[in-house]
Amino acid sequence: MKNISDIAKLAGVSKSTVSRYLNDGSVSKKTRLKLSKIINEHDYQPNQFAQSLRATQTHLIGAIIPRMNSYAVDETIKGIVSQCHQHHYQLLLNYTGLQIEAEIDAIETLSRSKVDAIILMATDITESHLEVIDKADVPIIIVGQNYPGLHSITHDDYQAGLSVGNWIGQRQPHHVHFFSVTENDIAVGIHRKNGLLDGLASHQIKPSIFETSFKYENALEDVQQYLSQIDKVDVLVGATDAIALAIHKYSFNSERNCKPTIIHGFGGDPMTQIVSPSIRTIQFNYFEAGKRAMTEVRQLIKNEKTEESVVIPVKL
Amino acid sequence: MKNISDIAKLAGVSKSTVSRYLNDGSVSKKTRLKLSKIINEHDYQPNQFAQSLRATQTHLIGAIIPRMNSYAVDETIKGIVSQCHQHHYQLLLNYTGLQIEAEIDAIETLSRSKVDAIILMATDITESHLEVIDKADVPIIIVGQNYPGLHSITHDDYQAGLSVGNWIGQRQPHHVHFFSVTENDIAVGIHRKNGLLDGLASHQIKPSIFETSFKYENALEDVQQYLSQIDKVDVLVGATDAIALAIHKYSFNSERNCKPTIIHGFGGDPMTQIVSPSIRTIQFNYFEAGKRAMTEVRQLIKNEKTEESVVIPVKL
DNA sequence: CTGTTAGCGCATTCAA
DNA sequence: TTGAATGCGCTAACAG
Repeated sequence: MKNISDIAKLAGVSKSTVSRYLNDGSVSKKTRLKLSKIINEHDYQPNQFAQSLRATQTHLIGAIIPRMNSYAVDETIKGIVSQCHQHHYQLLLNYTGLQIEAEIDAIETLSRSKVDAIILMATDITESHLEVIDKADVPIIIVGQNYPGLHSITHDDYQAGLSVGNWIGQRQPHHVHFFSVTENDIAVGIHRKNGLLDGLASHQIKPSIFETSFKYENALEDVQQYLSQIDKVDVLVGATDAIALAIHKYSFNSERNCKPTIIHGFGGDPMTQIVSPSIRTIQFNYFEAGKRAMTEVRQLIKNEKTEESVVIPVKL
Repeated sequence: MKNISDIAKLAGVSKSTVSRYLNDGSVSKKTRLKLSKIINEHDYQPNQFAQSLRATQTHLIGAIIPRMNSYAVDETIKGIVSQCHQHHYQLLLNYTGLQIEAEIDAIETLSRSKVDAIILMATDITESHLEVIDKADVPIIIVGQNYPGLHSITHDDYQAGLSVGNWIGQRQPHHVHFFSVTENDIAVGIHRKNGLLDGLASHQIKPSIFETSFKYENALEDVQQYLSQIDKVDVLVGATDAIALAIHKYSFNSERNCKPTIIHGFGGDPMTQIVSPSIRTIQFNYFEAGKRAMTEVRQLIKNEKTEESVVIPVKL
């Protein structure tokens, strides 16, 4: 692989001229043309490591994702990527497979890799998270959860819940059951639930609530166990689309004859439209959240102050 | 951030001793203890860029993925990640959103980033691919497709097709329809199809074949148009699980009364089990393919010769 | 507009 | 076992 000196020699100029040509551009037309030609001929590419070694910026953004085959993650990353392209950042993806420890590791590794910033799509912020985040002297932004003292992008879960609650309430159902998740997850387990309850309450409806898991398989078991004891259902709501899909699976099982008129989820996962009958869901602006994460990140890199917590409105 | 000289000074030794401590280890016990302590105290981490600048290896593997919310991609990446961890490689993921041009770009960017190797999960190898691959002096391995002259990991699509064909044949169905894809995709469009046809043929069954798209939305339209003209269906086969899901969606639409007894897909996507009635599918060893890709890659990096084309057997 | 020089942080000679 | 010196490829002062 050729380096800058080779090009300089070939062009009969000094390294600095080549460097200047590559960066500022304060170079005479003649040499510019000459260099342009030579660089193309040899398709020379400056060595990123040498560049990064000198510069403080690496133009690398690290993103930590808990899983991959998820509509939410996919859309968010798309949003991030779109901005990366535009601003010439490279995205360094780090996949954790939903394991907390891997998340911590990833933060360390990425900050060692001198990424300019880290975008963390976390499910849950633990003590260990805070420790590493504190140590790593890299701007970090959390997407999907917020935490006092950390920069974050979240969706308006309360609003989403409220909207769904109202929509359901208007239909005057008698038997509403809500499958929620742990309150450890502030966004989903608390805000979303509260929104839903308030929405329903404004129509004098009080659903029964049952707590289950984020994981489809576990949710399926729970739903099965719970619903087998219930004989009247009008509306079944899952706190996430995955849970709604589990509800659907059990409800439209051939053995089961008490079927709900409506199943509702949260998230806008296309899968809700693939099953029959389809599941009603509410769209979050994942793509927008990804884009916004990048603009925040760029602010942070430039050391400009930004709002600590950004809330993305839901699609209504 | 501290650097190697800082540590050296603090320990009262020279930089080279610190470096040696970090690498070989030919250091006296005394200084080793001293260094160990100091390095921990200041949680010093050697600068990766400086290391990479000197070394030829960067311990970076680039992976190019066409999309994210896909079971196949997810599982394959899991396999890759598992090996990366074990051998201390960092994975640099590059997401292309199914766009050929982005794929080409990614290859260039990654080779500029001096990754030690590239794993490409391609859908289709075009002329442009070959050009960049040729130029980039980085070992590249293709997962999911093979191409003469390129290293690749593929699944045994013919075997999968054959197995499915036999399974279906044993049930002696009368009306079998197969929704295939373009023959540009050698693996799916040709091998998988041929396997299926041969398997069915051994039971004297000749299905009608219709070519559709990989994309769910397009497949749904095609399926709709095609099936609306057909009044007898026993078994409907999609060349991929996504296509099978489209078939399912249309077939179990309430308006439709001619329903198939079996829908069959390829890939083992969990979604096939979530819909009701569930879709039969066949598992590919995606995880294994990912792992294998890494072992091949490591061979290539070491410049050891490997088989050009590795075929992963399907799960039967 | 251009060249010389120095240094980013590290690993590796070569002597001691 | 240790230290001094050198260079990986690049950019930024500085001087011309």
